Amino acid sequence: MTETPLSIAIDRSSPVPLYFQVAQELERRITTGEIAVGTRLENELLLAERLGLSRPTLRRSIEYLVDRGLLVRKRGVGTQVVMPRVRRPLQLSSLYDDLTRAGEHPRTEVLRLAVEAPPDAIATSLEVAPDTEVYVIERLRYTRDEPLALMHNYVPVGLVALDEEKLAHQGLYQLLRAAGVSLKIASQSIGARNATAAEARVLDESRGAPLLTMDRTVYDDVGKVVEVGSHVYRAARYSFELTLTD
Amino acid sequence: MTETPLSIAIDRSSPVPLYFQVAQELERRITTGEIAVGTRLENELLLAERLGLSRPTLRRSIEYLVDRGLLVRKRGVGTQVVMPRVRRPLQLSSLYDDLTRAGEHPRTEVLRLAVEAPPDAIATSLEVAPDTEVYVIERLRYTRDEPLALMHNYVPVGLVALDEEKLAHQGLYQLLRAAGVSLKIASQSIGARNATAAEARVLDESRGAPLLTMDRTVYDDVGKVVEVGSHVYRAARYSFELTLTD
DNA sequence: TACGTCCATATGTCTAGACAAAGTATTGAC
DNA sequence: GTCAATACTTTGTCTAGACATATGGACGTA
Repeated sequence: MTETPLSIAIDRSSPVPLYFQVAQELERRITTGEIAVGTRLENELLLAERLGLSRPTLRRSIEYLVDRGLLVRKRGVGTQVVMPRVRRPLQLSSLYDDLTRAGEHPRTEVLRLAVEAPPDAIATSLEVAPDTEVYVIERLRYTRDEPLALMHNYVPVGLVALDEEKLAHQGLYQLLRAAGVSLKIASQSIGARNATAAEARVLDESRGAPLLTMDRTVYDDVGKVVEVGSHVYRAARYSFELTLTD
Repeated sequence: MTETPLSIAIDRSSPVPLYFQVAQELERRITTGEIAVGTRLENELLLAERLGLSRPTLRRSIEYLVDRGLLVRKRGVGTQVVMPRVRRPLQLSSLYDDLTRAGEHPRTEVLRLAVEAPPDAIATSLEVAPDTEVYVIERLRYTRDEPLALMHNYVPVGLVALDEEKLAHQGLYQLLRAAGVSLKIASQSIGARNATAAEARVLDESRGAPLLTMDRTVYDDVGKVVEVGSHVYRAARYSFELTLTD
């Protein structure tokens, strides 16, 4: 409930937009605890004047943080810092990215890499004609030398050139992004089932062990399908963490 | 790639903000197909003038739709309509809400409703002292007279008055919202495991059947925990659908 | 033909204000 | 003392512009 005078250094010669400079610095102070949860910000007029910005610009900074769930605004009341405990809404990341960020050192074994016509259901998801040839990728992901996931991916040819070497050392999404593909939006479905004998064998599980399944279709910024994935994870070693807002 | 002159009727006497009137109408035309995917919008200056709005206001409409994934903007190029196929990022909803919206007619059986000290792990999640008494709720959810999920919820007392009658006919989130609790953000974890004998019995599954597990902690707009849920779903009959962005 | 420069176009950022509306606190009447 | 009307604070919406910058095509030159 406290109210602190706020002072932020702004570099007007920087190419970074002013509103973003403010938002970033505010976010840093909130997440580091420098500005405590529950703190009420000064009013926008005052803040804008203190920072030497116009109100719309300052408002934009605040809006950014409100969208990210770090601040709440109430008309007639003010703007308040809320829990930084949970962060971004949920972003488009790959298992490889996630593990790397978590400090794990994922290892990938490419079981299969081919260019061929995918199963009909996949072709439908990819929105291509049934006999169109696409990259078909089958990989096994390890962490700490334990198998974690069996992954099947399907990517239209022409977007990116893939080979086993690359796939073993980088995430598929990294490769796609590096090739200039903008991964924009994805719809995915998370379910569960028991492992088949074949799955159990490669994942070092017993038959009937619980698996998490994840089917994902990824679209670029103009709505074209750029990847379809169908993966299974060892439930004993993996779970999906997500943050919802409203 | 086509470009259409756009005309939207704006009601300046309406309490609905102008930017929102425009955004809503645009969204309607895009989702109905009235404005085709791929269409390029006129430039902002022209649009603003045509609609009798200032550019910032018009921009705000467009921004709203960009955030929702219906439009893409490129500096120096223009604004284009993209696939409306996938929608909002993911919102805070309950199973009951989801089923009702899907036209199913969920039925709820309240197995237990008590006020008592929860297990330690739950007290930790709720951020209350270990011996604090809270609502402990155990419910069985049916659709089409088939059991679908076994749900355990924990709610601090004092937020809302609960009874079996209410819980049987409304979703927990509905009740919370109606009591003035603002559900703001949630973090959840989705996993899988095999059904125990007891779970199999109430869910009408065989022992060892795959179950989806979902543990959720919900916070209000000032970061206070307002609900903890720990649920299991029959994997054969349920999956989580989500949309990711970035 | 091939390539680089320049320019037109469109969005991105920013300013300085005005009025509206919601919520809170204060004041006044009964 | 209680309750309703009022004043004040704060965010919400909107205007009318200015300058910056990325993109893509046209034009001219080698």
